[in-house]
Amino acid sequence: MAKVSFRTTILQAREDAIISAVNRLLAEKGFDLMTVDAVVAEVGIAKASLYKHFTSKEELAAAAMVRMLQRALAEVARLQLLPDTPLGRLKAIARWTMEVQLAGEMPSLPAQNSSLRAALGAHKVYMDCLLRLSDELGEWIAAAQLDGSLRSSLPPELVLYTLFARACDPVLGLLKLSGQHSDAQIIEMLLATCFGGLGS
Amino acid sequence: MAKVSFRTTILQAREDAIISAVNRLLAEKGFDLMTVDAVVAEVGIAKASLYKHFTSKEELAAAAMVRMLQRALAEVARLQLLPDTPLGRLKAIARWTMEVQLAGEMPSLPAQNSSLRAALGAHKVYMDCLLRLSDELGEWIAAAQLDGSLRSSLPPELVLYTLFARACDPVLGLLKLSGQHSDAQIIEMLLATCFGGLGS
DNA sequence: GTCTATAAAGCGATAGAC
DNA sequence: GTCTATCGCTTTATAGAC
Repeated sequence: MAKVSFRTTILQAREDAIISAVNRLLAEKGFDLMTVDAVVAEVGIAKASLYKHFTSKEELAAAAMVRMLQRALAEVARLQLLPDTPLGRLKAIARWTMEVQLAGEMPSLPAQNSSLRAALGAHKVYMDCLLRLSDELGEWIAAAQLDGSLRSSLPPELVLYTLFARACDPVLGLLKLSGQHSDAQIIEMLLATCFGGLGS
Repeated sequence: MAKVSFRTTILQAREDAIISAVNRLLAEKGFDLMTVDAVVAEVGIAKASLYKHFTSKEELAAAAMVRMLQRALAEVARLQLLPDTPLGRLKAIARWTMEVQLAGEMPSLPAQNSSLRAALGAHKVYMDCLLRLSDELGEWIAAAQLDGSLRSSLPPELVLYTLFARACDPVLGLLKLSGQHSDAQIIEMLLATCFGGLGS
């Protein structure tokens, strides 16, 4: 029993290492340019070994996305406990999302790759996490529209998508590349434009 | 002379057809998933023939981007002639950008592909068009900040990037996929959030 | 300049020994 | 389960005939 448990722990640790490498490579290169060879090179295992844990490249990406969604769900739960308004919570989760992206830890999946989209859509755990996160944020959005702090004329769906899009906003990367602002400044400015708009 | 001119016209037309196919495939699949085989299949020529016109896949993408930038510059010039405020012009060009994207005509280039980035950065005509467009929009931005219709606290750079990002905003595609709004509604809502923000 | 045919390389995935 | 070695396929790019 103890031996099995130890063994399981080792395997779990290896899978975690694989997912971490996938997450980093997805953030750096994206799905199409990430190669399985690069993943195994970073983890230090053979390619055939990796395929004992994950059956395809798509499933690798799904595993990384699941872990990130779980991180997001944990952050949502944490914010839920803090005293704040619904709008304040929405801003906080948007800030968190951009912080993760600026830290180079946000895996980016192309919306166009059809084989990947099909695999993700059929991935039960991924879809479950995604729906749970959407539901949690949906409640905050509804509350914020009810208390008048969020435009009631906008479909909640649009607000949700706009928040999700903060995870892949190219403006973050461009501003960081220009080197004229700190990460904190970039986030505050983008929060201002996201919730307050460009106009005066 | 007439014969040469005719011949030139034919070649020009073929190149136009190639660029149109590239533009469409870039909009549909993106750079990484667009294959040269698909391009030549759509145009109806042999691959070796295509490589007589363009020396690489990257140069194909650059040509498509140049044509789109020239379309944008033409739209800017058109808007310049209409009576409008600087802010109105900025909104108009953002609307035009989203219309092109919704029409499936906006080529999307991944910001992560390094070989493509290098090729674009070294492409004189592309860089010239990009800088000219940035300059034109920069003047509108400066004027709008001066007359108080655009937040003066935001760096003009951020405003420019935010406008460029309308060309690849995933929210458009997601809203269109949901099928609950017309194209015109989607654009008006996204214009509202872009310039007015999510908050009340 | 256009074609057919193919070279050259990269990639996802697997076979089979241990 | 992990490894080495390799398969099978796709893709970019080119050679050479016409």
